[in-house]
Amino acid sequence: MPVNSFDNYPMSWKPDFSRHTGPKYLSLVKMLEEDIKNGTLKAGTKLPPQRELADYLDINLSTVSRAFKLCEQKGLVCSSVGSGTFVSSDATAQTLLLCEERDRHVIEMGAIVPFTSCNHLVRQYMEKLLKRQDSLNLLSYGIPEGTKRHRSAGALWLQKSGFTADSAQILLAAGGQNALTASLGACFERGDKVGTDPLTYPGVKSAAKLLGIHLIPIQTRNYEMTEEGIRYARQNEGVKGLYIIPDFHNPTAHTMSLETRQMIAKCAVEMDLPVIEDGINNLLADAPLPPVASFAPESVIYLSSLSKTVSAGLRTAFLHTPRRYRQKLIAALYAMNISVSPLLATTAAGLIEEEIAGQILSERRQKIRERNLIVDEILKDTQVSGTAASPLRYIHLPESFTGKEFETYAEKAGVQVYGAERFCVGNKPAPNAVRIAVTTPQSTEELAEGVKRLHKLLIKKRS
Amino acid sequence: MPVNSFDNYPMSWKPDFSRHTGPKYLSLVKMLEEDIKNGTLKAGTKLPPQRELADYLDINLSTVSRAFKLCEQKGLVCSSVGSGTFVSSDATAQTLLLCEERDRHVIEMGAIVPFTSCNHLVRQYMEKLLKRQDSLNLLSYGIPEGTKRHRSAGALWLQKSGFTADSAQILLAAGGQNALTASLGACFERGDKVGTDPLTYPGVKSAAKLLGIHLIPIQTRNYEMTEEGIRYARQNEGVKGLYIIPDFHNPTAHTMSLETRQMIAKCAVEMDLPVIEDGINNLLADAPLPPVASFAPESVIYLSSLSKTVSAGLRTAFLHTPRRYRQKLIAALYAMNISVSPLLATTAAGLIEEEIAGQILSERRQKIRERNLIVDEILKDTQVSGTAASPLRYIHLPESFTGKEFETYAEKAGVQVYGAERFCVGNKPAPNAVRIAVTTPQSTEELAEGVKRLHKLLIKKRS
DNA sequence: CGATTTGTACGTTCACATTTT
DNA sequence: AAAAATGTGAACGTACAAATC
Repeated sequence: MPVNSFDNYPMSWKPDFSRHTGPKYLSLVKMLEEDIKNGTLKAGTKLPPQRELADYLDINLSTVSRAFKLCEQKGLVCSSVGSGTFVSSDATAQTLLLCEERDRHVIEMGAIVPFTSCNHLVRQYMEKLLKRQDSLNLLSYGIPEGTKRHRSAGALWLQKSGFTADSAQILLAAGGQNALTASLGACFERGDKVGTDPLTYPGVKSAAKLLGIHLIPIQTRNYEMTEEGIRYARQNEGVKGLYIIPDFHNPTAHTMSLETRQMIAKCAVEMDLPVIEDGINNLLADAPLPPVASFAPESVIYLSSLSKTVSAGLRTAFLHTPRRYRQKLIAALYAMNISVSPLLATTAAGLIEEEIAGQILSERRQKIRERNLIVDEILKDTQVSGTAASPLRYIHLPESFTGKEFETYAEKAGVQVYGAERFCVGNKPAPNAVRIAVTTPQSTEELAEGVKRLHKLLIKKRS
Repeated sequence: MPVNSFDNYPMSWKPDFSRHTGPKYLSLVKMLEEDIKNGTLKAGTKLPPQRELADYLDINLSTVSRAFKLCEQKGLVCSSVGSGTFVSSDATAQTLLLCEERDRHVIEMGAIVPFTSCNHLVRQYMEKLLKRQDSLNLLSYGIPEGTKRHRSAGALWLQKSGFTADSAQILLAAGGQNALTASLGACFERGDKVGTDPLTYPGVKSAAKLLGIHLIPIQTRNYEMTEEGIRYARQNEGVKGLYIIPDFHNPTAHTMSLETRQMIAKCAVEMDLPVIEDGINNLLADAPLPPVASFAPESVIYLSSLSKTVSAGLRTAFLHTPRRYRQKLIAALYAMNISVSPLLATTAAGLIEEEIAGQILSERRQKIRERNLIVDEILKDTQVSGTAASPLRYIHLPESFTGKEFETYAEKAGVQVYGAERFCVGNKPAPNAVRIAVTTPQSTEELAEGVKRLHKLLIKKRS
């Protein structure tokens, strides 16, 4: 028994340890888990220091430590030396994003759904392809290595970004998410830490969760990772690699400067940090900046999905991989897929070779630009990040609004947006902001209507 | 320093501990890893008992224990109480299977490649589909939940197996492997143990490796898991679930009896063991036995890929999921894919609705049957498992031949087959056997030629 | 800057369960 | 059936490192 009575001690969590059987540390984990899930412990709550808890429960410090460690692995808490252990903000939040049923009355500006407008060109090409004699092979198995033709098309595609790639280093995946998950699986082990922006694409959160990889926010300045931040994370937090979205970053819509791209490439090489670069939006820029991968092709896995740029239905992504990760990447892609669809991959390749993909791309760019004009006009008195070429925009909210709150108000007004909380990594509170998808509404009218409703909410609150 | 000199002590492994810095247990892991990879320690070698090693290195028992534990997690070694710790057979073996480049001079009977013969029907249907006005949507995003139509088609498809399924419990995946990996990810956590047959589909090994799940062989009798085996594994080895292939099991070609199906269903329910049932070959049987899932639909995830039965290029699999795993499964599928191709899924649905899939299926069954007649004729004096409906056969080798050896000899004779070692789970030595794929050779002539060459090898050895 | 708070890491002890002999 | 061999797991104590005050 503890010498002192702790009944009056100010402790944020007082688990009842008496009735539990079995290993102490597991009981502790279980209680913590329950109390977080049933709401007794809210996100952000500071737990008692390990020593105090150990003292209170009359067990050894290391036993508490072990329990907390396990909880951290489960993503329930997050601790840092000096300041203590806190209940994770992610703990209760769902990682899913896109899978909500569409409500007809709501203008969808949350999920990013690419245009379908140019799909007739894709269809047309596919029909042509199917008519060919040898098309029956397109309905057989395919492999992540792709055929020579697929790989060359991939290289041609990356060339558009100013990245002269070796086609022998290209692989195919069944879409960007597939490529991302495989890349994480290939570069990292369970329990490894990977640095990301403090806000990032939720898909990487899902993938990391599935694979048991922890995401750590890297310090940023003006929405770009800093060299000190990367060095610090590497040395002090044991971060093993990075995930970055240099172009029209999700959700902040920021495009990374050339200097930072080179800095990250340099860091990757020097510190031997594998970097996964999500080039999903690269080609949406009018003059795409060169990928980080182009400065460090043997340290960076470059992902280029065609969903946003050509057609979501093609389910094809190209990966450019450092040679040392090639085998592992192939293994990971196999483990998730065995086969990519040769029909879709070949269609993608054909569209690229015949420059139809380029046409579609420019039409899409044009459309995005038109839509952003509308957004900028309506929100001209509001702080909105992202240029006219961006497929998504990031609205900074007044102090008094959290992203989540605004999301709720917007929903009541019939507009779906996503609050910054959905993109948050680690434990820091999310900024007051929401992301809007410019490409998702069915028409420019719908877009305008949606943005107007958002504007009204913003004005109302301000006054 | 140890009191005695161990220089003459019979120890199978004498790591040089002197020059290493840092944590002792990590040094040990590193040395073990190196010695296994560079061949100093061969697969199956018994390592010294933890106590002796500890004594020899003059460190604590638990330190060795911890190091060994870590190595086990990495799949390097495998230990069992009483008998000791052994170098894993998997340790150096590659988990990959299908990704080897095809050699033109070799008759491929290793990898299982489904027929392409009926693909014209698939193509025809797809062309029809693309001509429709609303086909542009087929090139947009799709979701794992599928549309109502996709799900109903899935239910109709499962009905063919005698499994009356609720379409609300059906999900879609981008192929069988995709479905399998997602299922493992949804049901289990990193470090969990899952029971399989002692020989099993290598794809499940890749997936498990990616997710950090350990596969444990379950005791079998006549190629079927026994109830005692399952109970034992559950209670004494902490096995959390099962993976089974009841129909034309890979690689043994065995089809599970009705009694065992019911037994497994009963076990699943009673012991609360999630079961992943791979129904990939179910419909290839002339009179398919009911899936285990039909006896325990709330405990079994049933996977039905169309690759083997309709067309590999469709990249579509249906999953029937217990309600309690539905959300997790959706999350896992999202994390790997975000989207299934609506074009391919809708084609699959259409083929099922219009019974074209059924036609293709019977034609494929017929073809397999014809091919097996050839195999049986040539190998009539050999012990070969599998019936005439089986897409793969399992050849029992003479005592003196290991599967691996035979594989090498066969390759020299210009035939690729897969030795039982490739399918092995855990540490027990693989039986002397090889698997041959009946469907893979381009023609019946090529098949006959391949089997004849194998026969010659078998005869030669016997005499 | 130095002291304090706080979490982290490693090695150790001991009790135990299972398998083999 | 008993004894020995062998791996497993929990809890502990100590030293340390980072963050905060």
